[in-house]
Amino acid sequence: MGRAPCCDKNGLKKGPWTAEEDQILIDYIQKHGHGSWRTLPKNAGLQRCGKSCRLRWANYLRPDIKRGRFSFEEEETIIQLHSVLGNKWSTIAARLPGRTDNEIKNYWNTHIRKRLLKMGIDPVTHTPRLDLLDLGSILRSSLCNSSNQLMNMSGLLGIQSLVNPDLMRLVTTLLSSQQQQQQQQQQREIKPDLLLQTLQQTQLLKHQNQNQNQNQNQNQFSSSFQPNQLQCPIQDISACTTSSTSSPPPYAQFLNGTQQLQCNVEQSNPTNLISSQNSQPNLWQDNVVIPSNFMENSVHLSQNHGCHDQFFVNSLPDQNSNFQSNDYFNQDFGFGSVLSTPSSSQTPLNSSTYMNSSTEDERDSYCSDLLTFEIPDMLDINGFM
DNA sequence: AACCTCGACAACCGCAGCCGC
DNA sequence: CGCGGCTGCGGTTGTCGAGGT
Repeated sequence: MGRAPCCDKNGLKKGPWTAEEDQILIDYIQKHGHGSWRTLPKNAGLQRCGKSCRLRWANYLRPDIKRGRFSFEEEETIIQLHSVLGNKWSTIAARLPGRTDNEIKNYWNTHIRKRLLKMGIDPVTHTPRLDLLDLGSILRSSLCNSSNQLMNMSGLLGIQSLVNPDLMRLVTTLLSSQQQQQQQQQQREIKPDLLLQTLQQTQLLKHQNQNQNQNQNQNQFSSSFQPNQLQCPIQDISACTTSSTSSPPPYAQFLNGTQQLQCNVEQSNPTNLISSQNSQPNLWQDNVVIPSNFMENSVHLSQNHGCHDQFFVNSLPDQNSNFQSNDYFNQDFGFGSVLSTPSSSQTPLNSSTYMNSSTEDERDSYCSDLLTFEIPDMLDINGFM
């Protein structure tokens, strides 16, 4: 494993460690302690630099290192801590006995990060990557006929900061037009090809938008949908409050009938959920105040009709919480406070459920519930992965 | 069977912070 | 206070091996 031995530098060996070297290092440290890493290799008779010795000891030879597969609990903890700490691998490792920062980092990059990306979650910010959504697909497949519903959605999910305002304007414009079209159809009892019309309208509206931009004239659409108006008013969200067993809220249509959005956030300001595009992992958290009762007043996008189309809004973990707990979901932070879905709530969100899972599929499956944000199949984001 | 692709992971590299002089 | 050495951290690289074609 690792790199092949490369040329010596100052007579010092590099590359993978041999069993003999390992034994020398272990013996020396057991007898003398590591002391000064710089002088250790010389004293131990190793043709290695101190840095290499330290790394080998810290990441591989240390007796308290736990080898082997990460348990689901560990995986949970990593995700939780990363959502709070970002890439502070050493700090995360301090919370995971027997695991090294390097090991956690590698595991994150090779497993968790990819899984998050697959689910449409930005592994840096832990927020949905709605900037990657193919809004055209949404339009074409959506039965939504209300632009306000999209506004509710965007405000609720805080995507206005992620979506190009012009594109959002175009979307809402189109949805409004589509609504009018449908009303006209109902009146006339005509059933034209909506898809074709939608596509044609898209092109038409694009031209309109371009012309409007060129002329710097605001028509009814652009003036109606200024970016700063994309945020969802609290009352709008409260209007869509439903129980987990009630009928889908109006904007569920936006999800093509396969998804329901359940929200119960009267007491939580949805604008707080807006994530920053800033790549700093904790910035949005620093700027966001999640009510302590967010657990109860959480935003749900439920799984429905057998689809795995779930949205998730993560609340801010309580940094004072004991991350070593075996029962994250009873705690008031992180994914434990994340909004569950009706389907997931029917299945106990107990970390032990999959504790013995040994396959990636099972982990993926459980993470789908845990992370609760998957990009619908209709949203083609594979090209971004 | 040969080749290719990709996941996994050990190890390296560069930088920043700490600390002693 | 400035400088230099040491340590630790995070990002990245390079190789191996398994699976697919």
